[in-house]
Amino acid sequence: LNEERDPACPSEPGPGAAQTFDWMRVKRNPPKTAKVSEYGLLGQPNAIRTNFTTKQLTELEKEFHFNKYLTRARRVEIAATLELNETQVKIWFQNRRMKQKKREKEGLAPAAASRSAK
Amino acid sequence: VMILRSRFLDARRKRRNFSKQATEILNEYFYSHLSNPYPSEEAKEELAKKCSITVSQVSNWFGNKRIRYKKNIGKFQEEANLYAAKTAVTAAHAVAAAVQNNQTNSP
DNA sequence: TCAGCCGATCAATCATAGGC
DNA sequence: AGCCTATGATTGATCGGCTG
Repeated sequence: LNEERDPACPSEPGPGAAQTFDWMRVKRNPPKTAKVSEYGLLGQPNAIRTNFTTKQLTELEKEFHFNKYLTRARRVEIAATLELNETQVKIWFQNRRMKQKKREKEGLAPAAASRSAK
Repeated sequence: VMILRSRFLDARRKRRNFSKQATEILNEYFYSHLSNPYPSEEAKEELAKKCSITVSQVSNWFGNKRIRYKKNIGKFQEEANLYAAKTAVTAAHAVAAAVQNNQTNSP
């Protein structure tokens, strides 16, 4: 598992000579969670992270345990019930599945570790 | 908006800092790969093993490190130089060994 | 051709740990 | 104790690639 690291010391970089690489300039577009409501029709795209309420999370969690995947119809239904767009519900399920997978993985690793460490 | 922080059951509460040794290993990797501090899954597993933490924790560490580093590069300058010097010594040994090996074997 | 999914990551935030 | 900064974890949402 050898690894090729950075130039390290090409010639003689002064103490404060850290470059600015591309990854440091990465900027993501703000959320396009458009939400038309309140304040007349000044419904500008919510350029901020939505904070789900406990009620919404509880319902989403309940639905998830019933079905890991959503059908279009179910998604529309849930979105309407919870006052969220379909995209938010879709994304929530996607993130939830990833979270589930991560848990299962972390839940088995310790077991395997204890078995091999015995 | 009521601060409904009903998230009492948050694992975040019992946070534990990593050992100084683990942080040392992670920083060493980070600064020696500053041009692209994105360890592969395999590299993460290796780091996790060396640091005695989980792969997820390694991912979290790099995620936080990258964001916080670019947020204020100046604040990490001292740390960057510290590890840069540290890895330079290691690199010097590696180069010396390579040269030694190169003179012995000629491909 | 294209919307949904996956995997990784981002970015903001939370809550605690540590230093003074 | 009171405060402020450092840091690990969480999570709604984005990015790029793959696929049915």
